[in-house]
Amino acid sequence: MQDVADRAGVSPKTVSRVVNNEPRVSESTRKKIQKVIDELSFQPNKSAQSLAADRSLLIGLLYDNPSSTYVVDLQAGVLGVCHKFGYGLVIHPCENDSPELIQRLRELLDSSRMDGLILTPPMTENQELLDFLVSSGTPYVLISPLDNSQSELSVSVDDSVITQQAIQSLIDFGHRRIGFITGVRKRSGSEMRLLGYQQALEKNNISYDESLVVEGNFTFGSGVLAAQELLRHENPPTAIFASNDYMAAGVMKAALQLRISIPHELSLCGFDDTPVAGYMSPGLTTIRHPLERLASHAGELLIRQLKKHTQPFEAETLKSELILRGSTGPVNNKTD
Amino acid sequence: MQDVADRAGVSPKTVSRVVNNEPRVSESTRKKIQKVIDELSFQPNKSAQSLAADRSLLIGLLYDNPSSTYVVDLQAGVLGVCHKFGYGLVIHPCENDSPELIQRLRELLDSSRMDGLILTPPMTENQELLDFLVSSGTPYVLISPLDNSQSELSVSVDDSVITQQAIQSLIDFGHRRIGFITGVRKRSGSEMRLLGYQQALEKNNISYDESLVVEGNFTFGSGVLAAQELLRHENPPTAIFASNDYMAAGVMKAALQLRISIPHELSLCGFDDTPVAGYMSPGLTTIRHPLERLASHAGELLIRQLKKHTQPFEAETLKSELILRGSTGPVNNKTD
DNA sequence: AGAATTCGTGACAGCGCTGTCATAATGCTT
DNA sequence: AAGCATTATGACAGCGCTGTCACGAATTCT
Repeated sequence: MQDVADRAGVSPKTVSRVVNNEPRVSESTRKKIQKVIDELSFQPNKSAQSLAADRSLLIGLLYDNPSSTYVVDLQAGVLGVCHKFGYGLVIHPCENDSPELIQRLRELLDSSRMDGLILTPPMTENQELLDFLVSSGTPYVLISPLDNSQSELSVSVDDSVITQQAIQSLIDFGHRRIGFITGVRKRSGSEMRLLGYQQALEKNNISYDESLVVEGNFTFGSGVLAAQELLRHENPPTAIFASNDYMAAGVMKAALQLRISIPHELSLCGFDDTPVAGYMSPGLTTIRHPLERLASHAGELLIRQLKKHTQPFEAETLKSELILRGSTGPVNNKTD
Repeated sequence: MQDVADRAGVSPKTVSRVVNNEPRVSESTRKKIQKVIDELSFQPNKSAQSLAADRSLLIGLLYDNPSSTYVVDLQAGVLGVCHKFGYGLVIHPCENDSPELIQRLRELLDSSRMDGLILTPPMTENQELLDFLVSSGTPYVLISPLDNSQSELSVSVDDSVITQQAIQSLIDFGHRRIGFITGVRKRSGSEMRLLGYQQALEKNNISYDESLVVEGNFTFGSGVLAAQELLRHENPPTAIFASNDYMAAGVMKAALQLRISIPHELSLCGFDDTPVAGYMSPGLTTIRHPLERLASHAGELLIRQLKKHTQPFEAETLKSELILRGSTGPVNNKTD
């Protein structure tokens, strides 16, 4: 940095100002310094920056999600903005239910001194955790929290809207009795998805039949069980919406066991568009989320909170997308 | 640290020695200092350590793998050792084929100043990359390289051994004509798997029929194509080994299309034990790797290279495991 | 026009630790 | 017992940057 300063004929402090794009630097000197920086491809020393400014230039990403694609997509999104703003990413897989969660996090914060955190469900609902963060003064941003009233602090897509759309597509295929397998009920997404289901029914004047709604827990096994319950119903549904792909895979297995053909006798719709969805036979109609962009928004939101000198950030609206594959089709079309 | 030093009645430097477990500290003072450290739960400031000692305490993990489970398992393994040794992890998804790979990595090294790297296939075979690392003096460790002659620098499991075992299990079921779908041929694992296949045949005096070996590229689609080729063979195999689960899923799809029942008419074995394997119907017989431990070994190997004061590390031998599920069974058992 | 403010810049200290070297204390040799 | 090697510890500087404050110049205000 001294070197840059010398070549530009200014003091190191002024170079520092340019690097951190602080205000109070005249355009001319800023340009001059920037030129020298580019020429020398000068990279400020992160450790020194951290030490002097007492901030780690690190943000943490907390997740507890069994779906590795989900995790990897999130990471990709956050990594992108981190790189853009010169931050580092500390990934932290954790167990939301573990009593040691807070302790672990405290250790992590002590050792890595992250400047802020990004939380994903189910941590977004962990009040104890949130309280801890507030009390320790750690800034954070939530991805898809149940309560996104504090929109300053969270980014999310509306699961209810896209679910409604998916159910509508089933209805358009002629289905009237549509089974619904929920996720873990207290999780943010779960309730919104159920809501979308109900809204779609209402819009089409189909009465809500509680016996067609079965609780699952996002696992393959719970999908199998839920499907068995639904398919042995005295008046079984002609279509099933599962609140994630793994449970949908479970439904597929159950259907196979019961010799029910998909999509001829039963239409099936999943949620998340994991790779599994494409690999199943038939391919699974499902919903794809803009996870990576969601994560990058969260990252940007967080970093802008942390940096002092940044332009405001206008977020684009993010939408999920219905992916139609072979597992859904017209009702009652028994070609079997 | 000053605080610790005061309470222990020593100089900061001596505390530093204990923290970095340098030699030349008497047992008694070491204990005394350690006690104070524990009492105050003192955590050295990473930035200051980095700055003063000119090392970042960061290691990088480079991967270019479409399987997110693979990636997440690796991360978990490396994170474990990182935590153990007080290192941070920088994850870096990259594209091995990209011409900018080196440039990107150079930027990353410039900005994050990682002390060492862990490379995974296919980067392990990227000579240009390795040369760059050597020339830039960056220590690295390879996971599952094609050429693991420099065992100091790599950790791996022997794919040929476990493949041989899997093929043997098919042979034990009575299969004699076993189709083999390779991965991308130049990738390390691919060749070893094929070798295991050949060894198993040889051991059982089954002649090697080249027309039963079809090249795939690790994708679902290539699995479908390869399976179609094999199943339309004039003398089709009664079992197929696919070099990963995604291709196995492709085989399953192709079989379904051709109305060939698994496992009754065709046994199918995958490789990697991705979640898909469990979610398919029937469940996919496959091979599980000790990926996480492989990664943690790699991390430990790397970190011990970096630290000056560590005990030598005696690695346990790691073995893959054959997971038997419903997709393999006795030959020719047409219950259809 | 003079006072009050804002702007652009630099001097300087110090963030919390570790490398280097000096020094004192101990053990070992002959 | 004197001399030498080794061990245990501390003093000190400085890693590369940024926060604070000071100061003159430019601008705005009354």
